[in-house]
Amino acid sequence: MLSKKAQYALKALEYLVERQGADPVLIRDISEQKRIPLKFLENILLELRNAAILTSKKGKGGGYCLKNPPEQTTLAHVIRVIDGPIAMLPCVSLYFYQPCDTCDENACRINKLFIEARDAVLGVLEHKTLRDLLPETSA
Amino acid sequence: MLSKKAQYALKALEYLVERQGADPVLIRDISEQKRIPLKFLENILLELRNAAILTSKKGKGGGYCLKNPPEQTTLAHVIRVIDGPIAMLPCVSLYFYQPCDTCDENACRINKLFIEARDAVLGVLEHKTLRDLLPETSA
DNA sequence: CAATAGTCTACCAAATTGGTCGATTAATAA
DNA sequence: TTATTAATCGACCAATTTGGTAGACTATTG
Repeated sequence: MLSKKAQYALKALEYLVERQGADPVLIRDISEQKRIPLKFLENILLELRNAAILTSKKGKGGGYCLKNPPEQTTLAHVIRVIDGPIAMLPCVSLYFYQPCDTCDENACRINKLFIEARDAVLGVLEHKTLRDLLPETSA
Repeated sequence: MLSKKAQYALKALEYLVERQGADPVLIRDISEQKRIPLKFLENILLELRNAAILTSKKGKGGGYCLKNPPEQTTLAHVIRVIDGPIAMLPCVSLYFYQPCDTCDENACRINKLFIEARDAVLGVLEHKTLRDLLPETSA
């Protein structure tokens, strides 16, 4: 399961993508509309900003915006930034790979099966973007 | 990611399926061959037994065996028994469903996307079984 | 300079993870 | 029937992660 943090991140991004192009959005706004604890949301938005998914502006008229056009940010990327690996085993992760200490990966059946599972889920998450969080009409 | 527990469970099952039909297998055997901490493995095997994936026998000549033919136990089932939900969000889980408190699931784009992701991964894990843990020849 | 709004550092409680320990019970064999 | 074998059960534990909170600080605008 995704952590609460990642779930909040997705909701916050959903809110931001709907307001894309408009004025910067206040943390407090997102917090209230999406029912996300304010201070926790601060941390989350900061992480998304450090990952270059969002930009921010301080002071009056400040707030958060998407950094790039929504179709350029994949859900896979967002999840990796907040929660880390998407794969179910370290030895099949593309971005967080760690070798298996007990088995030969070339021969390991478990390895092969979970590569299949990984590719199946990435087939979705690498191709869905923030744009897919918008309602139908906005295509 | 799967927990260590689930990873160990898969390795233990791999060992057991290879010895399917033979005498019951000792916990100690599995522990040594698959490098799984003995007492931790005890817990894991017990859970698999309580889930009717394994059977056990006490005393001399005792040990653990698969309860059913290997093709009857899916990887999805094993994972759910040990780790719980496979879905990435509570509101898209089939066996551990919990409603979303902030959004209308019929309209929620996030919900729809993660149903797609869930179905993609289940497309693999519901159809792969313990038999698929055997080397090629044993089909 | 005051008000606004994000940034940063630090901290915290509770739950989960990844185990361990020791006693008990069941089955078998001598 | 007693010793041995091997799974079972309940309790416990340290370390890490999760899901936050508090408060001081910095940058921007008017």
